Formats: sequence, C-alpha cells, structure tokens
Amino acid sequence: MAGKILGLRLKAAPKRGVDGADGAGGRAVHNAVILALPRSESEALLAKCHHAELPVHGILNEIGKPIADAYFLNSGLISIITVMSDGKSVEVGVTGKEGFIGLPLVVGFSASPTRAIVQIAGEALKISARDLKSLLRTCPALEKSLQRYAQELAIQSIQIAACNRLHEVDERLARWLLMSQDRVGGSSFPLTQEFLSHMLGTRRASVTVAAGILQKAGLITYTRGLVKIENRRELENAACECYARINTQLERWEKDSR
Amino acid sequence: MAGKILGLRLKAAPKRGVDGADGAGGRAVHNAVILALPRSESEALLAKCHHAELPVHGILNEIGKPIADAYFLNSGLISIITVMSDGKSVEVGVTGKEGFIGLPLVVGFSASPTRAIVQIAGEALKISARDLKSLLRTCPALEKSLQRYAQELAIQSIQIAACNRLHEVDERLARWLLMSQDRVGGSSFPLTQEFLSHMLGTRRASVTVAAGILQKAGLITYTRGLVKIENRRELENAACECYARINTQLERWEKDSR
DNA sequence: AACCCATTGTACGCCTGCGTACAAAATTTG
DNA sequence: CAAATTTTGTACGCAGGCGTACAATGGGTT
Repeated sequence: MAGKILGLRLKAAPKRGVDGADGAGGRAVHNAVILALPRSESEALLAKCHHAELPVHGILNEIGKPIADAYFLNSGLISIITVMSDGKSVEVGVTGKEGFIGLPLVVGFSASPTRAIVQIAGEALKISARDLKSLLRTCPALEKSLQRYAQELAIQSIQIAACNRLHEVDERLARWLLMSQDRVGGSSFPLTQEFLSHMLGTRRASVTVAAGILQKAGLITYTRGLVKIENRRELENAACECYARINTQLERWEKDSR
Repeated sequence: MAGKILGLRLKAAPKRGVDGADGAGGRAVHNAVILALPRSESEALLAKCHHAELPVHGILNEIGKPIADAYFLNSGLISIITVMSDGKSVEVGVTGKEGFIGLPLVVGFSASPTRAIVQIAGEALKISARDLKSLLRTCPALEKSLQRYAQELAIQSIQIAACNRLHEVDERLARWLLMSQDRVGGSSFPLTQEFLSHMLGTRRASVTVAAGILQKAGLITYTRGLVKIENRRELENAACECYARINTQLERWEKDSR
C-alpha cells in the first residue's frame, strides 16, 4: 500500500485562494449542525466562522498533531482514517454536510487521534480551535449537538470495526458507496480506486476486482476516477448488513430522543 | 463460528443468588468512576445501587434490546461485541473496573447497539436505567465522567476497527491479552479459546494456532481455560502497535485535561 | 499528432485464514 | 473408577486476499 499519496500536503485550492478570509456572511449554510441551532447561537457561531474550500486529498486533521481548526461541512466528503506506522490505513468514520470535523476538540483532546482527509472536494465553515472552545462555554445547544454527533460517529466506527473484520471487499465497497451517496447526494462522484483502497484497508488491485464485480452486475459504472451508481436498490443488496445496521441504529436513536 | 454459545442466557450464579438485593452499603467500592466522584454524588449514587455478581458469559446488554440496568464494575472483564446475523461476532471494546456498562443510556439510547458479555466473572454495582437517568440530572460530575468514559471507549473502538482489518491473529491476540491484564490485574485469568475466537472474530482453531505461537515463544502458557502471562515485556513486542497506541492516546488525553 | 501520466485491468506465486472434521488430553460427572 | 464432556491440538482442501509487476486505456498537454 503506497503511503506517499496520503502524505500529500494540502494542494493549492482553486482560483479564489485556500480559504476566504471573508467571513461567513452572506453565504448559504447547508451544514445540518448549524441549521439546527437556535438563532442566537448560530449567529454567534457564524460570526467566528470563515469560508474554506476543501480541496481533494487535503488533510484537515493529522494524527498526533494539534488541531488548529474545526470545520462545519457544507458539501464534500471527509474520511476519518487511522494510519499505521507501515503506512497501511483504513477508514473508521465518514462525515458529510450532516457533520463536523474536529470532534477531539469538543471532548477535550488537543491532538487528533486520527487523520481527517478530503475524499470529495467541498466547502466548509471553518473556525479556530480557540474560538470554538470559547463558544462552547456559552452555547449549550452547540455543545449538545456536537456531543451527539460524536456519538453518531462512535456508532459508525463500532459497526465499521466489525465490518472490517467480518466482511469481504466487494460488500464493504458497496457499503462505502452507499454511505457516501447518502452524504454527498447525486448518483456519481469523483473517486479513484487508489484512494478507495486506503479507505477499505486493502490493495488497490483488490478494489479493482471488487469494483469489477459490482460493474458486471450492473450496479455501478467506474471510469477513470468517476463512480456512478446505476442501481441503488441492488447495490443495497450487494452491501453487507452493516450499511442497514448503522442506519437503523441512528433512526432508533432519533426516535429515542424525541 | 458456532453461535450457540453466545446465545446462552445468564447462567445461574453461585450460591448466593444472581444479585444481592442487599443494596451497596458496606461493601468495598473499586470502581474508578465512582471513586473519582465528589462525596455528595457518590453517596447519592450508592444509595441507588445494588450489589450484583457477574457470572461468566452472562449477558448484561443485548443487541437491540432495551437496557434495564447499568453496571459500575468492581472486578471482572466485560466485552462489548457486535454480532452479525449469521452469528459471527467480534469485540469492539472492553471494560474493567475502570469503567461502566450502559453507556447508551447516558447518551440517550434506550436500546443497546451492542452486546455486553462477561468474559471474566466479577462483581459490580448495579443501578436501574430509571434511577440512573434521574441521577444524571442532579449529578453533573457523574454525567461528565460517564461522557468521558464514552469517549475513552470510542478511542478504543476506533483503534480496534483498524486493528481488525490490518493485523494478524497472533498480534491481535497478544494485544487482547495485554488489554485484559491491564483491566483485571494478576498474571493469569480464566478464558477459553472458544470465547477468545468470538472476541477476535476468527475461528477457534486460529486462536489455538496463534496461542501456540505465543506459547512456543515462552510469552504465555495456556491450559484448559487458564491463560498465564509469563513474559509481559516480550508479549508487548509480539502485540501490534495498536496496544501502545490506545494507551498513548489515553495518556495524552489525560494530560490535555489537566 | 505525439507524448505523458494517471488510472484501471490483470496476472503470478504465496500466505493467512476459512470451514470442517477428528483425535488427544484434561476435567467433570455418575 | 469409568464414562461423559469440555477444551485443546492438528489436519485437509480451498478461497480470498496479499505483494508485486506489468500491460492497457483514456485524458490532458505541448
């Protein structure tokens, strides 16, 4: 498993610069955490946020490094992965516009235990660790909903832990694609097999084979960095039960808290 | 992988009955969570707790079932596992006297997403879900330290997720033994290979082989349900890096919060 | 057009672990 | 003590995946 690509620093972002220092004012907010906040808290939060572009393969948190900024995603897809000392890696959680990157800060970690890496480019509201921490003291709803999101990710990682051990590559690939589609929307998204192999903790060649299985079955098409989901229903059948389980558990929780 | 054994209901406990209805008064408390509470909260908590024996292979929480009681462990070892529909299972977290069983209650789940099963018999302070929930409203220190423990387990399960995917049986076995020794103390503990296989998510025969490797190297001895750790230092070398990583992360966190 | 390079497809030998089965050893039970 | 049961050791063929290497394909670049 090649480690070099994962070692990339942030690529320079598109035209406008890596992250606008223009504040968050006036831009549309799609992040679910922020949208669910009471007006007073979301205003206080947005006042401290800056717009940030998230370029593909950019690293938002690095293992063992202090967390400088947290991100409320508006779009794109971020993978939370662990990397071993020999360079092997595997995904333990995934976040889209429903979520937040920087949870360690919320629970009192100053260094990140995992790497957060951009799988699909997007855009986020960025806030400094300092500002976030001070806001948490005065925004109970924000604190609560971030704590809640931390639990949501924990449920994910628990199920993924089991999945990684007990299921095969093609089933895991199907699960991964479904979870990603749920987060980014749309039926196709950019994604190379090389990077998928780092998420699934397997060889790139194994991803090719697994993707081939799904393609022959007519569930997806895969051409040069662009996956397209052709038959979502059947893809759900091809995935292991872990996909449905994660969703069921989250729904059940949703009900519990109403 | 035989599923039947994991389907056991609670075995009848020793002479005195499954759990004393005698309250917690007068018994020694070894649970770290309780010991760290301010006097006022620990008294309020203990008033609601009952002593409970935890018989080997007893199930404290079952997947998808409502959680009736929570447990502050005084001794023994509890595995948190997920079980797939075909009966295959794997451990995603482990708790000893440093911890607590019933976290889903704390974060607002009424049903358990995982199974909590007694690996090594022990003893605990048991509290009903109802009592716990009402106590949480009046005991901020308790709430905080349970939230913290939830994060500790999350760190565990994240690392285990990666470990399950990337490391081999003998390395994982060594890690498991070390983590268990850290929690129960002593150099030997009762544990059949059959049950270990459910924890490691592998065949019983694979455990035998892996245990054989560690035995030949003089790191452990293994006789009919009793493992003995003979050379702790070398066992740490035989384990994958995940063991050290979990500890390092928790220590780092410890520092952060001081 | 010709080239480069990222991406995908495929092949090879090999090893780990699977599913299964059965024998050996130690412990419990009658 | 003998029998039954639990636990461990071991064997077999097989499948999935590993590490590696190389060819084929398609887009972008000059």
